[in-house]
Amino acid sequence: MNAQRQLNREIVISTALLVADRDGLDAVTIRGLAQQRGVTPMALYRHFRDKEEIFDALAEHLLAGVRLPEVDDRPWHEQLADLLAAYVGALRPHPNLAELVLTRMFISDWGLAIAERILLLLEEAGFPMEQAANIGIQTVCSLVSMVITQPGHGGSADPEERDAEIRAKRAYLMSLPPQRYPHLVAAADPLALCVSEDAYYARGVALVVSGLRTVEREAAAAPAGQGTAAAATRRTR
Amino acid sequence: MNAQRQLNREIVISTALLVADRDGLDAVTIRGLAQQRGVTPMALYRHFRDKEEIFDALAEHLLAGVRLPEVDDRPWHEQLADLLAAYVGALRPHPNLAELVLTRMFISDWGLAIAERILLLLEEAGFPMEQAANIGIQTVCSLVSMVITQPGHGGSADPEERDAEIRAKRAYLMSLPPQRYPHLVAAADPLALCVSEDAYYARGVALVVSGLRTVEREAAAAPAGQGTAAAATRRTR
DNA sequence: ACCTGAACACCGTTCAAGT
DNA sequence: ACCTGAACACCGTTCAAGT
Repeated sequence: MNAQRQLNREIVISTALLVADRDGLDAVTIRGLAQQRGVTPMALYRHFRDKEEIFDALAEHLLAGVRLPEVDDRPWHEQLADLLAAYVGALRPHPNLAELVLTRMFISDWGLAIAERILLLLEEAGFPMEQAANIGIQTVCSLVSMVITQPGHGGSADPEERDAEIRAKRAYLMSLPPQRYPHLVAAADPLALCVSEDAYYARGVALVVSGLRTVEREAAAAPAGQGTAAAATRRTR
Repeated sequence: MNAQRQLNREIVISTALLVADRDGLDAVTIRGLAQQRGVTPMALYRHFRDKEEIFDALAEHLLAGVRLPEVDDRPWHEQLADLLAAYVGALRPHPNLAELVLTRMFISDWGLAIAERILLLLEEAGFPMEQAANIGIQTVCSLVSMVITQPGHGGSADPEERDAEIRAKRAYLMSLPPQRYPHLVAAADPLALCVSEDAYYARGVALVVSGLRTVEREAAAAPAGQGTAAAATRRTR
């Protein structure tokens, strides 16, 4: 039987994407993917070194969906807001996979290009390099984690089961003692289900951009070669 | 042989904490925990319904470490900054476990008390309920994800291996084509290793508080019973 | 080059049984 | 009440072999 050329990286990844979207990341197993392609588990090892490499490729696939806007003359914060919106837009359709990106921000040329652009814009915003690095990571992570924890996304894609989860969570919050947790009881609805996904993510981008515009810029580090003792210590640590 | 009373929830959790800190969350297995306590895997099922319940208890344990400051007369943003710093302070010692909190923010009385306080302060800040709910989630997630992705924390607690990971990541970033990724090359150092952990987290809190102080407040929703058509649609969706 | 088969060292969990 | 023993249905991965 001709059992060759049934598989390639793309096929495996699109299968994994389907499974993860439907049943969560834990449901992505090498044996399961193989079975779904009518192939032996070992066949996957011809295309991926191990499971980690499949996850890497999935993260890469997500990041590849980020439309990186062209650099233009608008103020840095408008360009950054567009970029962040595009970032969120790429992850939103795959909430079960978003966590992969959290620890793989610098994967592939495209991931690097996105990170490079963010640092460029933060430099334009007046942040010294080290602060820009820290704050840039947080900015992206903050949006990624919004996708991971999006209210009303329990993990299962089945609409019926999803609805049950939402109702259960809302009921739980509404059943709390109102004198002790008045705000949680009052906010049970938006905490359980994301009244508007668009608004949820728009608020996320607005919050972080607003913070970047107003947070204090730190003093730039001393230039290399003339560093203070403290800077030198930091550098060699 | 008297094999009773060797185990309880606390013992299991502290063992799991040790294992996760040392070898990561994947190393926390029921069989492994049992072996480390000199007990059969099945013994754990007398104290936890399943593995999920162990993870829940771990998240609970982390949140229990958050010192919730007393309400006082200072402006909301100062009180919130203190609370967020305390939150980060509780997670920082356990970066391998931080991700558990991301999806378990409302676990246990203490987690609820923290969430309640955040909503209280955001209300004081002038946010209408729905916006406060969305933005409050993001605020916490943003800090939790900073711990998860803290530069220079690869997963292994072994200092030698950790150092090797850091050097590898820095070398990778520095080896990139500088004309294409000038900022990434220049920022290789702070991207790879967190020059100062304290500064890293202080910047995180400062960024999000700064954003909360300056981001636009939305119009409050129409009171119940007199909602606009749009609001009614949203409510029943 | 690409896939198969058998095997190894693991998992979480159930069920029935011991004390 | 608390722990054990055996078993089931899974994992990822290695090694040798087929075509």
